[in-house]
Amino acid sequence: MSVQERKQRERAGRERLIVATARELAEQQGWEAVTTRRLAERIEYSQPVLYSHFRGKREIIGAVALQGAAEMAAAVRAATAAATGPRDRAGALARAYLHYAENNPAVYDAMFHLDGGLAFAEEDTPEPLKDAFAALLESLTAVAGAGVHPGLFTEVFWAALHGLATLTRAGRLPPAEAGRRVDLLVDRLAVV
Amino acid sequence: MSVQERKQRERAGRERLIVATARELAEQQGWEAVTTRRLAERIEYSQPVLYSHFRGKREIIGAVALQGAAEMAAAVRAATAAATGPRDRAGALARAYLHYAENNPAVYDAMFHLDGGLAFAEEDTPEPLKDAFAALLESLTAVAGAGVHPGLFTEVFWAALHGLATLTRAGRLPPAEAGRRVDLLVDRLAVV
DNA sequence: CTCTCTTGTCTAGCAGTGCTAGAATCGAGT
DNA sequence: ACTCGATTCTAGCACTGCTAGACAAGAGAG
Repeated sequence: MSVQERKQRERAGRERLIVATARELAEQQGWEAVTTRRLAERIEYSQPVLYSHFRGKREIIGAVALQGAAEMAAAVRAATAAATGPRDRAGALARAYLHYAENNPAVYDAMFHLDGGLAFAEEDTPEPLKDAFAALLESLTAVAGAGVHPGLFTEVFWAALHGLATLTRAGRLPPAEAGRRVDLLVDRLAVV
Repeated sequence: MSVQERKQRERAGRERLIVATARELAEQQGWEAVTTRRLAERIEYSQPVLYSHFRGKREIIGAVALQGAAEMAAAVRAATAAATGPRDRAGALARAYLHYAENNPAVYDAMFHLDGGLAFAEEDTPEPLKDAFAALLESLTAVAGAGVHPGLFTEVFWAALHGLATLTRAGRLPPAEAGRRVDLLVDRLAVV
């Protein structure tokens, strides 16, 4: 019995290693450098073992995305907890979101730009994704404004943050004024 | 002399054909289906011909992106011209933008998600891109609000639209409420 | 009208990708 | 110590973007 348990533990450990290595490699050299061969070499196994853990590269990206969603939710919650007043909380949330996106570009890409084969806004949406949205919702409901559905407001707020994160990182927006953009956004969107 | 001119004309025509075919193929089956072989087959030439017009696949994507930027600028200008009052213009702009993104997903991807090798927000930004931003700026300056730099406001507004377009298309936001999201966004961002 | 020589195009191939069938090896249980 | 099932690897497929070098077409000279 304990032999099987040990094997299972080792398997789980190796799975974590794969995800962590993929993430690390992507963060260092970009996702285009994350090939099955390179990944296999880094974890010191042959390529086929990757496929005994994941259906394919998509699923590995998806695993990184889920990890990122959980981290981001935690980061957002930590930032908002330290803020006082609903408006401050919205500002802290926005900054935390953009901060995470900026400091983990590969993970952010896994979540939103690449195809990780994850379902969204549907029944079978993975828990970490739902929870990340919930983390936004918690702090934004208070500033949605009267008569505005909090979920809808959160979606709009999130989309705006996502747009800023994406365009800034892609070099579409000059990074210099990033702070003032967030301020303006929060100032306009968040109602008393 | 006229022989060279004819050849140049034919070359230019074929270049347009390549871009149009790439766009068509991407719109029909997604960009992952746009391979150099398939593209070459569709234009009834061999692959190397593509490389006598473009440096590589990136540049072809870039050409589609530029085309899209010009079209989008035109669409936005047409929509805002028909609107009365600054606020209405902002709303019309937002709807036109999202409408274009929704109806030309592959072109939108070429502009923002894929690497077309285009420079942004820099000295050597291609003219169509600058002009597309200018088209937004023209109609949004009036609703930026007192003391707010119009360029900065346009960037924020644009980012929000981009976020909505991207997340909606990626299935991250339920498409049903799309209209209400735009209304909310414009309502909050655009100041009298 | 023929020949040459540039220009343009194609065939064939490289190195890389994600993924997999079947051989080889390891190690747990008898 | 040995067997036999589970695990891992080697080798290979079909595809990708891209390119060197063979080939053909057609303009200009005689």
